[in-house]
Amino acid sequence: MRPREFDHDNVLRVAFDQFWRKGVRGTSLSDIARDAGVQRGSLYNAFGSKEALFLEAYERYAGDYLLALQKALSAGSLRKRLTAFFDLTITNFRSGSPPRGCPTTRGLMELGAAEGEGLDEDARKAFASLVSRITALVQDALSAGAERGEFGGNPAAAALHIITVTRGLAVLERAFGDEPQLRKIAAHTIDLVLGRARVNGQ
Amino acid sequence: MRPREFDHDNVLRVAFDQFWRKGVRGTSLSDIARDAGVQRGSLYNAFGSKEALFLEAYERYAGDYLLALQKALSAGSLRKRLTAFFDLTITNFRSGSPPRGCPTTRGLMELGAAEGEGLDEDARKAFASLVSRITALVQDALSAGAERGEFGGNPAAAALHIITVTRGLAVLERAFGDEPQLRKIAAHTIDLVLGRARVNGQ
DNA sequence: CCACGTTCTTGACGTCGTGTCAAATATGGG
DNA sequence: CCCATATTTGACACGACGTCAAGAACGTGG
Repeated sequence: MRPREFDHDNVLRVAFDQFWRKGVRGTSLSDIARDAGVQRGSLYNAFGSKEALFLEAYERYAGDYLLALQKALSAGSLRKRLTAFFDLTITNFRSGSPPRGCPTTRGLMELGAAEGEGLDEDARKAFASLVSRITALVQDALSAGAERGEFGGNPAAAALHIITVTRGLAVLERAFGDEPQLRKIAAHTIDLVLGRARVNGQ
Repeated sequence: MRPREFDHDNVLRVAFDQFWRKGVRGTSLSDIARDAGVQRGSLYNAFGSKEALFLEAYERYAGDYLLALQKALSAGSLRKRLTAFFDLTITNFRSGSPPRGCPTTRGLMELGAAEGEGLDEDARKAFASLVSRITALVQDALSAGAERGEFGGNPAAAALHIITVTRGLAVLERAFGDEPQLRKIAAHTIDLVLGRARVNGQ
């Protein structure tokens, strides 16, 4: 058994950074190999393919991201928790310069293509799983809020609505990149869901 | 002046069909050239690059799509118009087998990349323009509804919210492909915007 | 302590896609 | 009728993906 000469974790970090900035199709294994100080062939040996490498790097990111969301969704009033949730979401895909967008949404639209050819399906499932898990987190927060009388609607439907809005924000971010507007939409959504939109005006 | 030997419009149709099914990066000019019965070099001569060809084909689609939306948004009560709007939206990206998704969202996430390198910027503007124009249409419908007492909120904010939801639906469609659920979210959004969500239960 | 198998590494290869170029070709205006 | 102009065509250079066989490094068992 010959031991690995490179740091598996470091490769994942370097790879995900590139994928996030340039997209999966826009990133070449040569780029990653160069930046990570690894031979291209070694990447194929260790991960199998570019998509598999992306998937592993993405799972790593998804775990961290989910933990951060969970934390944001567990402090203070329902309104505060939802605000923190949207804040973290928007801050995440406005990070970097230029902003790198939402990796989940970008990856999903790039790999969750219609003409499924093998590994794309695994990728689609990974994305779908993260989206589902986030939805569940939001739903829990709403359910807790319902018990405390902070929210009077259907938690499942509202959670689904909220996750839909976050995905929409990820798309609009690409189109306009106008962060204040994204935050306005988020605030409006919170108001709508909590039933105060028409009271607050704007 | 030697005349073109191919039908410019037909090439755009063939190209957009491929782009829609397989994405821009997933479609090769050889594919398009073969299907359209044109030499690859002629495409470069006529359009300049793959992205430019996509852009021209997309503009063509966008015009048609905008007209259809406009029509859907001009018949009956506000609720009926919004229902028709969402229906057209969802039907559009559930079309084809397998469903091809929303070309605007797919194209935007694919080409509206962060590391802008020239033509990507034009593409981003084209997508942003369509999104803006759709938002304006929805806003007009809401304003008209406000005058008739069908809607009591802020048309601009509500229109932005609605377009955000449609973009989110385009993303969720890729993740789950569960059309009934998409339609539920759409119905819920209409209820929310019209201020009936908590009355209707669900 | 050393040989051997197992795993990793390395570089070469085949294939495909993009974009460029020059030569060949077809047209219509002067 | 001829020539400027635009299009077509095939060849080319380049980069990326993925495969493969040969070489290198390790540790395990004799």
